[in-house]
Amino acid sequence: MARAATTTDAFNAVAEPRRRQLLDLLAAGERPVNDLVELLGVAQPQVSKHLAVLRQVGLVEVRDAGRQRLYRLNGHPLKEIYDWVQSYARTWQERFELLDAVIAELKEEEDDHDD
Amino acid sequence: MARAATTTDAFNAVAEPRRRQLLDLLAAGERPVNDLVELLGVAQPQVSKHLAVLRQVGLVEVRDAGRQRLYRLNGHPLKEIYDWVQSYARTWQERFELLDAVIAELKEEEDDHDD
DNA sequence: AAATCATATTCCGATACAGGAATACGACAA
DNA sequence: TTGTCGTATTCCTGTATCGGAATATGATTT
Repeated sequence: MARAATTTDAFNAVAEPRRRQLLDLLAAGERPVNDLVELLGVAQPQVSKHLAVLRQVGLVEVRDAGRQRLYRLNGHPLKEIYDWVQSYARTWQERFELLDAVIAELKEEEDDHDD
Repeated sequence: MARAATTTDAFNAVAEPRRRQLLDLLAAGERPVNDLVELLGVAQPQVSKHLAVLRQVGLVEVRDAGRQRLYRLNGHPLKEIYDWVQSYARTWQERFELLDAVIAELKEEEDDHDD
C-alpha cells in the first residue's frame, strides 16, 4: 500500500504548501484561476490541478462566470485538523509551561518533606 | 518531482492517521515501543518506522531504558499547524456565522434606505 | 465559422511512500 | 557465551504523487 491519496482528507490535501497558499489567497475572497496563477507565479495547469484536489476534499467551491471559473474558500473541512491539533496546545503554550514548572516545584517541595 | 517527504515537516508527518494515533497515545505519557504495538494492534516494524518519522520532525523524543526505548511526545512542531489552521476558525465557528448573518441583515437594511 | 481566451485534462518521468516479511542489532539473562 | 528480549533496519512491491509539456474543452468575440 502506498501513501494515502492527497484527496483522502483535509490533512493530506493541506500537507502540500502550494495548496495552503491557494487557500490563503482565497481567504481574501473569490477569485478566477488566472488571478491565482499570477499571484502564485505557478503554471496554470498546476494551479488547476491543485484546485481540483482542494475541490475534492471540499475546501473550495466553484462558480461559473462566463468563461472564467470563480473559486472560493470553504474552511469547514479544516475543522477536523483544528480539533485534533487544538488538544495539543497545552504542550507549547507558555502559560501552560509556566504552570507545569510551578507544579514541578511544588512536587519537589513535597518530596523534600518526605526525606 | 514527487510528493514531499513525510519527514519534511509536521504537516506531512501528521497526514498519516497511524502517526496521529501514536501521538494521541503518547499524550498520556512516556511509553516503550511494545506498549504502542499492543495498543495500536500494528506490527512492530511499522510502529518503529512511524516513530522514526515522528522523531525526524521532532514530534517525539526517545530515552533509553535498559533494552527498552521510551518515547515521549513533544508537541511544539504542531504549533505551525495550529497557527495556520487557527486563522480559518471564523469560517466554521457558529458564533462567527451568526455574526456574519447579522451583518448581512444590517447591510440589507442599509440598501433598502438607498432605494 | 474561425480565432481567441480561460481553464481542465492527459501523458510523462522521477520519487518515495506504506505495509509485509525477514533480518540485524544491542542489552540483558542464564 | 549462548540465548532471548525489545527494537531498528533492509528489501520488496504496488501505488500515487508533483511538475512540465502538450493538448483538449468550452465559452466568447470577431
